[in-house]
Amino acid sequence: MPELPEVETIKRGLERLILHKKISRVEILNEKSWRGMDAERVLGQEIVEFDRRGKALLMRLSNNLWMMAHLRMTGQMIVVGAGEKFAAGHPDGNFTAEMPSRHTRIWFEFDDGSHLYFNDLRKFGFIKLTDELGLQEDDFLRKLAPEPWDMSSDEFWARLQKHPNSPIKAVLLNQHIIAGVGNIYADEACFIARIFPGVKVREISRETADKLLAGVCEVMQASIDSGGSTMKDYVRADGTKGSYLEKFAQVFRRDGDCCRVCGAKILKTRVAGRGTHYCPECQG
DNA sequence: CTAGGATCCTGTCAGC
DNA sequence: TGCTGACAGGATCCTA
Repeated sequence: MPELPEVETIKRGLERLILHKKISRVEILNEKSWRGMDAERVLGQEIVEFDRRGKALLMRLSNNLWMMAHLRMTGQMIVVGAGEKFAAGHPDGNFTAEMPSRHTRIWFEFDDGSHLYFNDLRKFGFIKLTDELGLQEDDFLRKLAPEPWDMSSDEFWARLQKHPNSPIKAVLLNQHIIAGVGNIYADEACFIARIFPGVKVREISRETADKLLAGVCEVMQASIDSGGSTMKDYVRADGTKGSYLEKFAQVFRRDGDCCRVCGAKILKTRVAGRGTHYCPECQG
C-alpha cells in the first residue's frame, strides 16, 4: 500500500480539491469496502477536516462523523473535478482509466458535480464511518504507535528492546512500534543505517538504532517533499508521477542494479515475509 | 506475552 | 500460446 508519505500526499491533495464540498451521492460497489455506520449518513454533509494518523486517512464531516480510510496494499484515491484531476495511492493503470473503473469500490459525488473514487484492486482496504467515540475506540488507531518524528531516541530504543528476537525489518513494519513505515521505507532506512534488514534486534547497537530512526524520518520526509512515490496530477497532461522512487530510492526495486555508494550489485531476498532489497557490501 | 506463517483478494509476470 | 506458481508499497488472526 501507500505508506505514510503516500497517504500524506493523498491528504494534501484531497484538502486542496474537496475540502468543504458537500456529498450529494455515495455508491458502494463492494460491500466489504465499507465499514461502520450506514453510508446514507454522509449524504448532505460537507467534508470539513482532513487528518492522517500513520497510514490511516481521516475525513471529518459537518455532522461530526468521521470517515477513516485505510488503503492497505492497493488502495487509491482519485478526484475527478472541473478541469482538475488528482490521483494518489497504489500505482497502476487505473490511475488513467475512465472512472469508475473495474477497481472502483466506492465513489462519492459532490454537489458541484465532481467525484471522489476509492479504488482498490485487492479489496483489502476500506472506509469506515464512525462517530467521535468510535474513532477513539478504533482498534487500529488505539494501538498505533507514535510517528517517527514524534519519537525520541530513548523511546525508540526502549520499544526495540521488547522484541530482541525479531528481525529489525519486522519491527520497523510493526505499526504498534512505530507508525507509518512500510516495505519501501523499511528497506531504505536500513540502507541508510548500513544494516541488513534481517538482523535481529538484539544485535543492534544504540548508535545503529539512532541512525535507523533518523533514516526513517529522512526517507519519509524526502518522499513527502517529492509528492510521495506514486502521485499523479492530471492537471499536467502527461500525468506526472510522484518521483520518490526514481530520485531517492537506493535499494527498493533496484535489485540487479549497482549500489550508488559502493557499486556492488543490489540483491533481493525475503525478510519478515516481505521482499527485501539490500546492498551486500554496505549492509553486510 | 512473542514470533512466524496463513489469510484476505485480484492481477501480473517469469518460467516452463 | 497456455498453464502454474510466486509475488505484491498491509494488517490481522491463528498457532506453537
